Amino acid sequence: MVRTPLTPEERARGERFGALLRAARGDRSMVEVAVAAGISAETLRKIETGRAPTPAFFTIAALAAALGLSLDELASACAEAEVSASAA
Amino acid sequence: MVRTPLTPEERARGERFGALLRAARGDRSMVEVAVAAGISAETLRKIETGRAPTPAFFTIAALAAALGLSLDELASACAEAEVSASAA
DNA sequence: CATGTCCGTGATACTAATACCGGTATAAGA
DNA sequence: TCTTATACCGGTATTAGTATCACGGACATG
Repeated sequence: MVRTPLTPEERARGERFGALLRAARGDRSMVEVAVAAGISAETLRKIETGRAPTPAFFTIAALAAALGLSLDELASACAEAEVSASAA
Repeated sequence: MVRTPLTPEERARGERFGALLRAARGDRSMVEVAVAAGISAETLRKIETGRAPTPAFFTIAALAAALGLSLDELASACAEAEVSASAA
């Protein structure tokens, strides 16, 4: 095993992560946010739908900047959910 | 061209990013930090040396947590360097 | 009603991230 | 000197992120 396949937990985290981003996007369109972040709309869609559960750091950084989000808060939110999931 | 190859700017940013992480690591060993972050030492080394210029978000998040860094500060530092590079 | 546009989606192509292995260099210690 | 530990480096294998293409649905417009 040379590259650890994504665990179900990681995928679940990715879904929560995408849900957070989608919620933060609000009523803005995907393309608008994608353009603002400098990524393709398809990539944004994959991230939001959780099909890209572990996106690149700078992709998220650009996205967070476009959405006015804090990276620390994003990570914290996912970490908390992770802990909750582990605790549950 | 379906996936944009990393631009020299992105690679340079990756090197700066790695340098930041290395500086934050201080005198601690790679393996210690890697274990604390839950990643392999090789991956940490690649990130620090800039050979993995666009690491995954959660990889960086775990690393930042292990190093006691702020993701926003990290992103800001790289963004500033980016702007400076663009302005220069 | 037909058509064009926009948004979201699925499939596909290709590069990059991650992990493991072996080898090398350097410094510390026995 | 020899061993050990740390870090660096190259190669390899596999999975995953990202971008383009093509399609379907919704909506406005002619």
